[in-house]
Amino acid sequence: MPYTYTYPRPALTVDAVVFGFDEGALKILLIQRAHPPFEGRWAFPGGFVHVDETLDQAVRRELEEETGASRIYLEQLYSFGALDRDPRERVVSVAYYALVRLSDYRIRAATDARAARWFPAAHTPRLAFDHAEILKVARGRLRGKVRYQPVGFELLPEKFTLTEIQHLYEAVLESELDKRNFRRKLLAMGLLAELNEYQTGVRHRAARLYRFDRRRYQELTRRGFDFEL
Amino acid sequence: MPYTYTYPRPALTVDAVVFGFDEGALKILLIQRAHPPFEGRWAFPGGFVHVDETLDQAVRRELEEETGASRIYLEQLYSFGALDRDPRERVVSVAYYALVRLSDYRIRAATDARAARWFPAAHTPRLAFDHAEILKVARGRLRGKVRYQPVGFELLPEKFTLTEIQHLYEAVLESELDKRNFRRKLLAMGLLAELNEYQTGVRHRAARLYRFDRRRYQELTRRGFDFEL
DNA sequence: CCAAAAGTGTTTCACGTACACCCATGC
DNA sequence: GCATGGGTGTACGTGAAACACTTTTGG
Repeated sequence: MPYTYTYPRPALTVDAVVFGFDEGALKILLIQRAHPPFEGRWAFPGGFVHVDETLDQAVRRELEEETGASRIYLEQLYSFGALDRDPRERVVSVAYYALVRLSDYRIRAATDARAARWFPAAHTPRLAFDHAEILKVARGRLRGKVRYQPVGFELLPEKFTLTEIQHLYEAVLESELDKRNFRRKLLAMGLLAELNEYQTGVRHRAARLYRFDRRRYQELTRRGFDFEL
Repeated sequence: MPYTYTYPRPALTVDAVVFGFDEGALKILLIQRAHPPFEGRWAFPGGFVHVDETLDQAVRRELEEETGASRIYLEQLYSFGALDRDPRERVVSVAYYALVRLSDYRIRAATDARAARWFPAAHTPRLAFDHAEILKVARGRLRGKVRYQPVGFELLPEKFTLTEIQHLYEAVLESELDKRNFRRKLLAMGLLAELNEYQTGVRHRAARLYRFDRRRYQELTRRGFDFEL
């Protein structure tokens, strides 16, 4: 059933830069394209926005379809509208970035058998479309965000060690941090609940586990508290 | 000549929140709608994105058409995609915000005789569509931006006094600032060129005029300098 | 006992913040 | 001469940054 308009319309898509954190490095989820254009190249999960769904709904649908992931942190990034970003026709894409707990579940490949894989954010294969630019914007945004909003925890397992979160910050900020200063400042905010549990399976002294205290954060935020690291 | 697609497509528009600064207050430019829906209500300048123009080009074209303003500071804000934001059909809008030197030129009404007027950003009439929400996002973004990027100068005349820029910051941040501390910090950055010119036409001691030194800013930025107020 | 990472305090310095009075000018 | 805003300096306290050694555990 065709749809007709008085003036030509750009196609509208959404794309998602999905970040994960694993083995001390920031990762992103890519899907290998099975068809032209850019056949064989890697690209972000994404697709067309249906007329009866919001932009957010469109991204969540695509992520669910292509990765099986739901209930993830999602934020709109930027809309890309260069004329030649898709060689087939005019396509405007609203890009999002997502943060997932890589530890919680392994991303499964989509049903249509396209390969889905995690790559280090710093070393990806050549990307399709303008996705290299989108990635750059996404990394910059995450770098900014992580400093004044407690979004880093979205990338960590429920229980984590202070060293793990420090490594996460170092990966996102692309700089080394001082262990003592980092811990002092983080703990001083009072957002971490100290657990009576410790790492297991390590061949050195086991580190204490912590949990991010969401309620406490909301409480403090209501009182005008500003997260800042 | 009609255009036909296999699947229905949302319409794509751009809208611009145009900020100005005058009489010590932050202003925004609104246009009174001449036709339904929301006939008579005020709204941001904006319109459909043509298939052969980028998003930025679309905003600039609309601003030029509706206000006569070109060469203004422009930045993409957010894309709004709620299902019912336009009662006629599904419309996704990419919102921008713009900063103009209200002092440089008076905005003229559009050729089609719709009224264009400046309103205090804090006290607007009821807005059409979801423009009240867009305005809220725009003000928040400007508030954040102004603290770590020297965009405030886009709103001021070429030559300005320290008190003027302080009032601008107070209007944007919605808080009072200490005169001595503000001046010290601003001058310490070395981004202002002190002119040997003074205010005229005031009935008190005339204040010295300054100019924002763009070259200096670019030079410092290249060396890793971070603007912060 | 060795390797590996956990955990812990103090000093220094820069910067943010609070605060009040005299000066220059136009009318 | 008076009203109006312009212009200026200091003291204090907080927080960022730099920095090294002991402890615990598993193998």
